[in-house]
Parts: sequence; C-alpha cells; structure tokens
Amino acid sequence: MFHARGYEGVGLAALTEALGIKPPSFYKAFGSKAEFFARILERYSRSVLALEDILLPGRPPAEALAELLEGAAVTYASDPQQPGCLVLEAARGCADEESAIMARRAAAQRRNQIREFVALTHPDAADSVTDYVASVMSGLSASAREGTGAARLTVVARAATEGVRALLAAPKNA
Amino acid sequence: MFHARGYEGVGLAALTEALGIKPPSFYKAFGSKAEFFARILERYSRSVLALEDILLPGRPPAEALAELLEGAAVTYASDPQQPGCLVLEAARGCADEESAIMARRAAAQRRNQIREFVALTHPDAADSVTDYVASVMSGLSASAREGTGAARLTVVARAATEGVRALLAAPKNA
DNA sequence: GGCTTTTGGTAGTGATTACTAAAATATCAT
DNA sequence: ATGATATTTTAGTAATCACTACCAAAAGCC
Repeated sequence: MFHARGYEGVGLAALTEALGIKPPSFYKAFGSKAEFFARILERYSRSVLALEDILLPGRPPAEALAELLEGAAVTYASDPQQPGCLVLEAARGCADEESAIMARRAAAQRRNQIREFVALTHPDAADSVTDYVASVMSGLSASAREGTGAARLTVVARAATEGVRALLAAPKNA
Repeated sequence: MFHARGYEGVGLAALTEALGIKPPSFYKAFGSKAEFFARILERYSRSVLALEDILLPGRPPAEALAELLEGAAVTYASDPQQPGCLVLEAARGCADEESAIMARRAAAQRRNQIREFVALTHPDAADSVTDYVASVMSGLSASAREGTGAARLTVVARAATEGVRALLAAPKNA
C-alpha cells in the first residue's frame, strides 16, 4: 500500500482495515505508523534487487552495474500497481518528513555498497560512478511511476550503461 | 513553496499567510488550491529550461540534448531550497491526486517537444531517445533533491550523454 | 473455581485539512 | 454626500489525520 500510494497517501484507517485490526492493536504491535513504515522499508531493502548477489567482488564493474540497471528496469515496472522503487520514491518527501529521512538513510546504505564495489577496481571513478548509477536508478523509478513499461525501461537502462563505461574509462572528465 | 515542500506539503494556511490574504480572498482570486497550482506549473514550464531555445531545428540532436541535460543538472541544483524540477517532482504523486495529473500533463508536453525535435533527424530513435532523456532528467531531479550539488550532477549529465549518442547511432538495440 | 495478566475493541482526543456563508468594510459612480 | 457594488474578514463547516484513555473478554496460573 505504501508502495502504491506513498507514506502520506496511506492513512491509519486504511492500514488497520487491511490488517483486520483496530488502531490500538496496531500501536501495541508496531509502535507508530513511522516505525511500521521503517520495518517495511528494511524488508524491501533486503529483498528487492539484493546488491550482494549482483555486485560480486571480482566481477567487472561495467558488467555488474549493467545487470543492476537492467534489473532495476524490469523490477520497477514489473508490478503496474507498485511502480518504481519503494525506497527511492519515499526519499522524495521534503526534508522534515520522517518517512523521507528513513528512506534516504536506506538509499545511502545502498549507495555505499555500490561505491565500495566500484572502488575495488576503479577507486578514482567510484564517486562519480556511484552518483551516476544512483541517478539513473532514480530516473528509472520515476519513469516507471509515470507508466513506462519494462521493455522501454530496459532500452533506457542499456543506453545508460554507456555512461557507466565512459566514467570508468575517464573518471576525471568533469 | 510548492517547489520546496510539494503540493500536499503546503497548506492553505501557509499560502494565504504568505500572500497576505485570507482564505476567501484566495478562492475569489484563484478558484481553488489546485487551480492555483496549475498556474504555477504552467508558469514554471514556460520559464525554466525553455526547450524552444535549446532544441533548435537543424542543430545536431546529440549536441542539443547534451546542453539540455547539463542545463538541467545546473538548474535543478542551483537553488538548494528548491531542488529538482517542480514539474517532475509533482508528477510523482499517486495517480488519483489532481496535482500529479496536472504535472504529468505538463511533463508529457515537454516529452512531445523532445520527441518531435529528435524525429526531425532520427525518426527511428525518437521514441527511445525521448524515453531516455526524460528518465535521465527525472534522475537528475531526484538526485538534486537528495542533495547532490551542481558539480557532481553535471558529471552525471555528461556521462548520460553517452547514452544519447548510443541510442542515436543504434536505435534498435533493444 | 478464583485470580492475575494479556489481548483486543469502543469511542473519542485535539489538530489540521480544504473550503465557505454571512457580516463588515472599502470603493465607486452619481 | 449617498446608494450600489466590490472586496475582505470573521468565524466556522465537515472531514480526515495520527493517536489513546478506558473497558470487556479471553487466557494462563495456582
């Protein structure tokens, strides 16, 4: 539900009705709406597009990151009722929203994983490649949310890997 | 204010206080909060990153689109209190929000401008290039919103132009 | 069986939301 | 100056928000 309508878009009434419990039981079980959302974020972060299965040490970064981007394209568009990335979309709220803060923390963790993986082989390009991959994934998530399907998104992801290659080859082309 | 906090994040009380008027005057003048937002969207669409100044017919698409992307990088990060693109960020809401519908309409208009410009010289690549550019711009907007500055965003935009070149050269690489 | 503890529901808290009817004030032509 | 017409303000609408004080029933324990 959060994935489909956003954190603010899902009221407590909708949550409790979907869970088949009343508000007091919800607060006994989960503490608050924000804590409940944090659990869901963590669960999603762990299960969807698990980076440790893709960014295997020793693998050529260009290849691994290409798989990551194409995987994101397919994943983000796979369920039309839950388009895009839960974490990246939740990270969009204004800075003082608790849900956005938590989502940004989750996104930053994944950024670090990518950065460290790239730094193994291309330390000079790690920062720029990480910026680039994070930005492309946000773009894929946004496009998915606007209705672009998996096929078109995959074309976008493939084209975007050219940028990864360029940054890996010439990290200081800024 | 909408740019900084989003449509839902700005209440009528904040708007009327900032304008120095009371709610009834606001409704006499603008009709509703949604109509007011529509005006702001249109104004922003016209003034920021005016496509007709960049996508000049006869100009090489790769060059023009590179300028567009780099311009977006700078623009989206120029004001830290209003990061990202107002239209693209507003287009993120769930489908039943009126503000998101209007923003998506504005975004679609700009998409068409890009598409027609590319089709002048590369009709086969127009669709995929448009998807790609739209996605990259959404990514830049998202990254700006997460705090990435103009310098790093420009590096991302330059790398992304490699993808444009690839799609222009081989439109059917899906 | 009687007692305590835990579990879940009833009903409502104050705050905020976009929005508006009606009264008061300002502006205008004559 | 006066009557007519705009415009602004006062004061509130009903709805929804996350959240909770209180109460009843069931479950475990001796």
